[in-house]
Amino acid sequence: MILTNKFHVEYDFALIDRDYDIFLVEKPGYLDKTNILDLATQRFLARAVQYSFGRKALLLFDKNDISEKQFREAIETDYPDATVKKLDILNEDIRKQSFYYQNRLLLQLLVNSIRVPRMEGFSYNNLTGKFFYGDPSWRSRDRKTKQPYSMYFLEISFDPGMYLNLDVRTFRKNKYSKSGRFYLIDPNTGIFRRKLKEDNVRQEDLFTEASFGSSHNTVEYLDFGSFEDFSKCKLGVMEQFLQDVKKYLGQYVTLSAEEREGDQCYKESKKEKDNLSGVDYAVILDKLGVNIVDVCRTEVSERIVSRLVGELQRFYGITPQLGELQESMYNIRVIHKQEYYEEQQLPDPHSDDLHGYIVQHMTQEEHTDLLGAPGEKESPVIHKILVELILKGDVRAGQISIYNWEKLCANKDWTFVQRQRLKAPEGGFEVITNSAGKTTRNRFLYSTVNISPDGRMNFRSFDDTEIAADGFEEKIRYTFDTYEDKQRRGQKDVEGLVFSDIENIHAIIRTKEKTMPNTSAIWKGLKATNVRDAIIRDVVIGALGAYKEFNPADDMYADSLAAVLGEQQPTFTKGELKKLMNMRTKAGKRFNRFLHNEYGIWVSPEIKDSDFSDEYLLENVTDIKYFIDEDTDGEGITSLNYYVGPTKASLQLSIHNASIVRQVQAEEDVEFEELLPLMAVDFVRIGSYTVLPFPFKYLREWANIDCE
DNA sequence: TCGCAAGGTACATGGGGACC
DNA sequence: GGTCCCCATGTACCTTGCGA
Repeated sequence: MILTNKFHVEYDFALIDRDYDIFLVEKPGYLDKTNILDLATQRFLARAVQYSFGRKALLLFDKNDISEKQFREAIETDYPDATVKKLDILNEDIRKQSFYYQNRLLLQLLVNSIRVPRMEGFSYNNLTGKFFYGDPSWRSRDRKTKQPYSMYFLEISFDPGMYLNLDVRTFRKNKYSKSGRFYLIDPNTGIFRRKLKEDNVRQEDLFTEASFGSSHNTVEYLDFGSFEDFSKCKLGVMEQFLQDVKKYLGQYVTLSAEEREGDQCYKESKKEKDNLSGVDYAVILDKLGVNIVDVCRTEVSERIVSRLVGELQRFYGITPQLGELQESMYNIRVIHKQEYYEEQQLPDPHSDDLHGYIVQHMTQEEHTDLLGAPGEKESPVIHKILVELILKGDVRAGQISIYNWEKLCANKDWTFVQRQRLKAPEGGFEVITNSAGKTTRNRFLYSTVNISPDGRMNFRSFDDTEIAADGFEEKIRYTFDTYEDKQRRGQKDVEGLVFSDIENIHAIIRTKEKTMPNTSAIWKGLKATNVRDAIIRDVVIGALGAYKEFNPADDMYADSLAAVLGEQQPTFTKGELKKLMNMRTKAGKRFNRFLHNEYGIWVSPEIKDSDFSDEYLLENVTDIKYFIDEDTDGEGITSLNYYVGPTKASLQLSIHNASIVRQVQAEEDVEFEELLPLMAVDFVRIGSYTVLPFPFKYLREWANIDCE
């Protein structure tokens, strides 16, 4: 079962109507420009405001807390052109009109009303119709005045299609701008809110939505190192949020995450893997030989070169040659970064015509980590450079060598297509009607590669600034345009086309869907095993005695642990106990489970342990998995959906980014399963799988080298 | 070194107010 | 009432962080 951020909602409209009044505010012009929305919450004690943009907003009041008449009068005095209408939410037509698909805006309105007592350290904020969560540690304060000068929040929103998203929003003190939207920390309540007209605050004390310089604030997607870490990552905040929805809105709405059934894991045996991608890079590189060109000839570049030589010899058994560019070799060229040549006003080697050469550049400025001698393990950077060389050589030779394509058992040709937007001339391209019948100003450069069963690659490129040269071009352009057009409503992008039969072209589509583990199980597990919780020594020692009887095979473990514990203080923390128990050993795990089951003392949640994979569903964010959706977007189309996450083996205690679900649609039957092995390769992204079949990597290289 | 997701922002778009 | 210009907006594009 794969959980995703697509949610299903059930409403009890009668109960909502019993307890709340919902108003629709309309005003010509942008509501956001006025203070109407903020007045509602500040002066009239509205429970919540829901606003995205434009001229309409929704307001939530406690039932009969304020009569429709009273509220309307108050608003209309300030804004004569505004209208305030009470909505009859028991009327389905009105709901459809006001709340859209699945009553999304009603849900968001209710959500926006959630407030949590501030002492719980967890703070939600309904900021001009949007819903924010802020953690105290996400504020930077001035050292002297202790006043915040920059902070960020997670905006929690249900996007069209009911995808729950948590996005970082950064605010900072406004230093320069005089126009825009301004915010302040209310001096009385401490709440971060929009500036009202009557607020008399100096310009430089206000906040705007922007960051300092070009830095980005980020929040980890998943961090299960400890309960504290988890409660600060996106999925932890989401889990807390879902619990709060249950607690505060449980009688009105029920939320449940989409459960994608029939999930299949793409797994290849080690033998298959060796067969396909276990290619020896050194053997390939040795065929032409590696040549290092030092263009900089500085002290730094010389050290980088000697590191390269040492590393190549040590880990790959290759002795590179040093000298000038060689047409028949793999060249690594050490140069300065682009800015250097601009500043010095020197000709930039980046723009040298290297047609016919296999060259990989590296800049001395960006490789200060390669100044020392080779380490214990090979440098990922150098590894990547060698892989890039092989790929570039393959493109030039028109033959795949880094992968045993023949052993893929492909008895047919496959074609891969990508397209990039062409840079428009001054004034832009003129408006035309594309082959999907839509008007557009865009023009694209298409690159295609046809791979025959023996791994020969035939590249081709064309653009759509002119009439298609043949039926092939015409069909490709038409298919790309129509797929793209079809996905626009769902805000999905077409990333590429694949086909073995031009009558059955497949599109790979990036969706808004992201996979999740079972966050509530992780929350429970981490909370119950908080490393700071205190434990009484003698209870554990007693338990060890019982454990010896329960499982005599582990008596060595039990005895030595009891001896170590005997030297501890009478009480210590779960964190300390966990270290002593040594959770890497099987005996440690067995004792952990015994303590949990028999004594109700839970020391380690064992989130990564495969025995608990059904509980935590951590595998929903790792490796390659796919499922078939027979009714895609409710349109009766069958699609194959897959995602690629970090490999389970490489998983540490956190994952920075979500895994995005990609969807494969075809004109006829979907035959994409055969291509899944093309993503289980680690040469596109060192140490992890690639998100698109790897021939797209060749296409990118081809587009960079030969298409310019 | 690059791929990938996601944070941040420039800019085309179109409504509304100012001005005639 | 027509025209021009301003400005808020969402989106498309660009940049950063991170990992190996």
